[in-house]
Amino acid sequence: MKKSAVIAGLAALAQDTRLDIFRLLVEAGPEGIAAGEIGRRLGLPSPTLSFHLSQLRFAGLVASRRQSRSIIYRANFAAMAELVDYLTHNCCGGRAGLCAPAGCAPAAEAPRRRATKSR
Amino acid sequence: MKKSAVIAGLAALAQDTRLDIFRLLVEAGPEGIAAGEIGRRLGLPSPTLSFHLSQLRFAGLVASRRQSRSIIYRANFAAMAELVDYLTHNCCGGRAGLCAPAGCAPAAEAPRRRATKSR
DNA sequence: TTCATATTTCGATAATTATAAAACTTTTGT
DNA sequence: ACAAAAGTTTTATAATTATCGAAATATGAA
Repeated sequence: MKKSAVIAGLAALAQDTRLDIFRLLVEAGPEGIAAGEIGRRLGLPSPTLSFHLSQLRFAGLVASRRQSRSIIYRANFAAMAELVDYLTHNCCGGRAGLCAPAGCAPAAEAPRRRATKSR
Repeated sequence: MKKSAVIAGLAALAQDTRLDIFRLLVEAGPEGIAAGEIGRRLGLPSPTLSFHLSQLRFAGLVASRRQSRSIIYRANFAAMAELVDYLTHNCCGGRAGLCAPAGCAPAAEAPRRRATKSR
């Protein structure tokens, strides 16, 4: 994965509204949801929504298709996987154990606790 | 992990120079490196470097300690792990397999709690 | 104390990003 | 053809972010 793509992906998700949009799309699954429905659920004016959707699409994190009058957006799970993969491999010092998601056995264990118990 | 912390972390890494800095620190390991050495290796003017380091620290992705005249920065691997964990669980639709890094067996699905179903 | 080194803070400027009203495009129903 | 519905584009504005020279701060050495 190219570094510029990583940065585009991170930047796309590093924003309140867009993270909400993306999580909604993730929850919606591969089917996706219409732009209007997203706007309705998150209470966004259409130009604002459109702006954020185009940012997410530019980053390659979502795809869209027209269906009648609506435009259906869906999360690009593969792209998201690549992003997580990049972070895991490039930002965790090869210490897979430290950054591996729970439920994933990277030989050496990292007992997942709710972090920051320390005062 | 709080959503605001996630956004801060993503935003911190979503920038060329900062991603370079962070990767350098990851490579350097828990020992860390002095600010000056980072600037030297990446060819950055000190105020620019200082600005980015403070962004990374604000996001909780790096920590620093003074050692004589130098200030040593190190990556916060635990914070990075939390970030990756959040992305894996909240942005991959629970499809651990889809986002799990290669070489990592998704076999045992972790009992996901705190999934925040709504919104 | 004075000097040199390592870094941060201040300040000014340029660049980018987020927001949303108004206008436009596409599609469908009548 | 006309109107309504669903989205996008245009445009303007406000807010945030990135960059660095100059000045300030802390530490160790002479």
